[in-house]
Amino acid sequence: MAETQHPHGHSHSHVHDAASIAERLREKGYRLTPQRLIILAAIENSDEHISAEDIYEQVAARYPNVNISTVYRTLELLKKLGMVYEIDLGEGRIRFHSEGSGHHHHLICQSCGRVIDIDEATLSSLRDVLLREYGFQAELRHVGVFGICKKCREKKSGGR
Amino acid sequence: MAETQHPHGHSHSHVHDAASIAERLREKGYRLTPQRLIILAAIENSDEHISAEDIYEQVAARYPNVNISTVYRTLELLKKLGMVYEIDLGEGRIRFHSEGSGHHHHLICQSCGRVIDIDEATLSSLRDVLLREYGFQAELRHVGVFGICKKCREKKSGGR
DNA sequence: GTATCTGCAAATCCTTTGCAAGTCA
DNA sequence: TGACTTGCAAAGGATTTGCAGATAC
Repeated sequence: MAETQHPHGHSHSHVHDAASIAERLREKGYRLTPQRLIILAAIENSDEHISAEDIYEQVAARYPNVNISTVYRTLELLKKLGMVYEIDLGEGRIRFHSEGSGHHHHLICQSCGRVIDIDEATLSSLRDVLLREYGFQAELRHVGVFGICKKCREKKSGGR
Repeated sequence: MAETQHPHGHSHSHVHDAASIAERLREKGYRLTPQRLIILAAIENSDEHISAEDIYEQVAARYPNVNISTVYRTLELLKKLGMVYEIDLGEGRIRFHSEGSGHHHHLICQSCGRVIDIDEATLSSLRDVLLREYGFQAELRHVGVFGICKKCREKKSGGR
């Protein structure tokens, strides 16, 4: 089963082990299937954000008959249970990550497509403001900010 | 579904009139077609963020034979020229807005779908930090931040 | 045993593309 | 006229759905 890797080496490892997953699913009346466990493991083992297609490939390697619709249905369920989160990097497809994957943010250049990782702390004050002023608990685990990167600004070229 | 609250009722004047549009298109070697004018007008006249489908409907009302592919191609062009901008509210479809529409940001509740508008100033310090520390010019005209809204946090219910 | 899940196939939704005909400059 | 644009139709990719058979409990 899933060996959960935590890139930052936090002491509170294994937020979801097999037992807690089972418990969490069961207490809501859901069943524990191998597909669900493998799918969650794929997400947790991925250091990066992972797409439904990526998950499907990983799962299919061990479980040849799975169907991608099962992946989507399971993702829907895990989202609802708060066990996985979405991030949209503007690629026309959604990516997923679990609680355990490192918190960081991305600057996505709309000109050259470059993705720059930035520090978590850069957005932490924003989270505080949103919570204080709007009572809104922002999901800032993985945020994409669009714009123009330094290099492209220096080029300052354009057009056709 | 998505309940949209819009505190600001600004009616912005048109930054791009027919003459400046024509100029801007021509200087890049593009032609001025009625479709392009109507599409841009639809975006500018929309107080809200407007989807390609919305634009298509508006255009089709006056220009019955337009095809939605023309809308997409024109949007691509106007984006390249910096005359319209995209915003992704996580609906599985992209919305568009022009320079003229008010700058503001959205808190999108992942639980109930509510969209809460927040003030531009809330993110202005973030823009400064990103520019100063990363040389990154963030496109923060219209930003969507995902999370859980106050009401849903109070309910604290879940699943199924 | 039976309600929940899954695989399969087909459908849906949004967006893109090839191509021949139409149009702006 | 001739390059740029469009309409049309068809393709494309991501995600969803109906349904009958399989499975967890």
